[in-house]
Amino acid sequence: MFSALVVGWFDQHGRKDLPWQKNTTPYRVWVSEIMLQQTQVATVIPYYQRFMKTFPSLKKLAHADIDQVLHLWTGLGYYARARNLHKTAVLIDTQFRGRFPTTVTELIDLPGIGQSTAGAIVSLSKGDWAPILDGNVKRVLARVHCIEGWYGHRKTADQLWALSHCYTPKMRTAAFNQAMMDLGATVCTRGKPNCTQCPLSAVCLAHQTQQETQFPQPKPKKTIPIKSVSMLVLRNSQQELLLEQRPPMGIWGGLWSFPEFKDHSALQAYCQQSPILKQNKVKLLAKLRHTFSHYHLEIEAWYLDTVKKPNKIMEDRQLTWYNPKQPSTLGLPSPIQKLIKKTTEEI
DNA sequence: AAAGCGTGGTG
DNA sequence: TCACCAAGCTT
Repeated sequence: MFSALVVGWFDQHGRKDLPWQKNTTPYRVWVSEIMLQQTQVATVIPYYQRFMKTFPSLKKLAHADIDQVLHLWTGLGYYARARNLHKTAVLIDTQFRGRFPTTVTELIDLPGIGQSTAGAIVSLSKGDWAPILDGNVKRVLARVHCIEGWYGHRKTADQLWALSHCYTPKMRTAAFNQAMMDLGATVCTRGKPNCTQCPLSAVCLAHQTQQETQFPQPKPKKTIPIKSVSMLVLRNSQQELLLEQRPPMGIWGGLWSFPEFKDHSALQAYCQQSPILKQNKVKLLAKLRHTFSHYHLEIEAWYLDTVKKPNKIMEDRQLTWYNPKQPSTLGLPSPIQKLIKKTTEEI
């Protein structure tokens, strides 16, 4: 009954023309599911198109340079997704002889693939039975059954998984899963759910009691801290900018950024002790605030012209000259990309 | 369990 | 301007 309502709605109103809904190979579905983690469809589409054009097959991705993968991920965020995608491609290419695993059990052992992503890959690409539980499905199910609590809590998540497990039909699993996500994204939205268009309104407990927006219960809110950093924008006579590769772990892992100091005086001290930098004074290029999910970052960017490349700034960090006119294929954090643009326009 | 991990859109 | 949050996974 439940699934018939959902699948019936899908046949009439579901989305069937998204880029990853054509030629639904496990590889293509996998890439789309990773990009779609915590990221909306409209944001993903251009990234997905570029990615598939560059890496049309798992083999191509496995043989690619990680810098090129991160380059195509620039601006999309959660860069561990890109690193895991590449790592997994290499793993499948070498350990699985290029055969993409097609069971949930095998898939969840791979880096970056959890229960829901594994279920999506299996159902959407093979049509096999597997439940999913992404943000959309959580919202729909939490409303239909008035599930209390935030789904970051184990108990709440377990209840929702149990519901997804029960409702997911053996037949037309792919249509059902896709429909549940579409429903959450287009009808059962967070702020103003469009219950008149919903195939589940007759069986939805939240709707019957007019408590649609009471569910799901929001994440307990916390005030996030403010951190600050000073960045050194060094430019050589060919208008190239000095970038430093960030360590693999932590924020912006593996991406290229300007050399960082804890504040302006630490940056100043570095320049003073450097024979090739000490004659000139740094000038303020920009102050900007960048917000992550877990903290605000106040960035001061100071620029300086130099004739020579400093041999090192931080221990074990690669340095490279970046030419904005002929950009290299490497990953850049979003605010760094903005700062680079600013240098080409203003200095 | 709770925190780390991005970014752009929205009201 | 700012809080909130969207197709989660890892530690």
